[in-house]
Amino acid sequence: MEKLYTIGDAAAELGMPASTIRFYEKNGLIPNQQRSSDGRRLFDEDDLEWMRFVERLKVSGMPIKEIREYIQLYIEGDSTIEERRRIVYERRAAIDAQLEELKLARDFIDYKCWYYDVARESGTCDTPKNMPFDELPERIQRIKAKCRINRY
Amino acid sequence: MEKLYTIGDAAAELGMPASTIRFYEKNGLIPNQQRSSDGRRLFDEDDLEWMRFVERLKVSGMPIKEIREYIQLYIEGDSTIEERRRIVYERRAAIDAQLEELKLARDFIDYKCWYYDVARESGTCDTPKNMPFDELPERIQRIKAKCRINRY
DNA sequence: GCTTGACTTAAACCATAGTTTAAGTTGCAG
DNA sequence: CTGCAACTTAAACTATGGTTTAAGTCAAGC
Repeated sequence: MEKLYTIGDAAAELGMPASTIRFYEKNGLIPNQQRSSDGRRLFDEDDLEWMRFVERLKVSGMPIKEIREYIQLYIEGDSTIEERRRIVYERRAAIDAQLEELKLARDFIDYKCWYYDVARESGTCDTPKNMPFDELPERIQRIKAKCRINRY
Repeated sequence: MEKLYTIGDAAAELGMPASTIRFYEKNGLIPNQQRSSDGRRLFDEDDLEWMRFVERLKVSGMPIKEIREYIQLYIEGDSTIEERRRIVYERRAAIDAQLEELKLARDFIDYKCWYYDVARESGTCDTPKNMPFDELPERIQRIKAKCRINRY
């Protein structure tokens, strides 16, 4: 009925090496891992979904240790709802902060892209560097103002 | 005329310890660092702006080694415009990819926030877990569809 | 004249997140 | 029978991005 995956299948599905999956399991990032009769790890859709969740947490900058703590709470069941709720709310706030930072970085780099476009066309960085503010494209004006770019 | 900062001032201005600034300089992340007659580092607005740029690159996940390479090219002058342009374009693409990933993570965690709100109110995770798809708030329906959330 | 804040080098140390290696064992498929 | 892919443990190793320490020197301000 339910399709089962070997560690190799799961690795392919998730786009990570099998060694990483073993590492995760050893470090308590995968709850209730099933094994076949001869001891091989078996993954069902729930496991994959769980690991995608773990990937999200990792992407958001949550250290493995904290992910493990969350999983411990998950295993303890409904009595830990309050605490898990706090953790996911905190994590969302952390992601929002990261998004802000990353968007700012994007603007900054975006400006540099424009800068080198202009520099390439004219052959020198002096052109974008010395361009008067009111001759800049509006988008670039906005970025320079927001990112406190004054010189370069 | 131009205000100069000691390493302590610069550290305060940038919100990082002085030891980190020395580490950066030693690793070639600050071009043309001036020194006072007695050998102390001096920072002008250009240096601070440059370091803010370096911070953006770091936020975007660029390793120190590559930042140093970029700076080498910068020092070489206008002959490296083409190569620097390539680097910032690549970096922008990397940031865009990261933003996509992070937004996906945010949606996922956002779903979990809703999940634990519902779980808390009813006292059990079974409530959000077993809620029929068409009874979910539209926002949550969208997230579940997008993030391939089927079970939890 | 002492304290403060700067400076030096080199090496040690830390945490994080894995990867690799060694030296096997096991079971299925061809 | 052979080979492949899985499994085990424990430890070593890698890379990144710093921080800390040692053992000083140096100049300015109070």
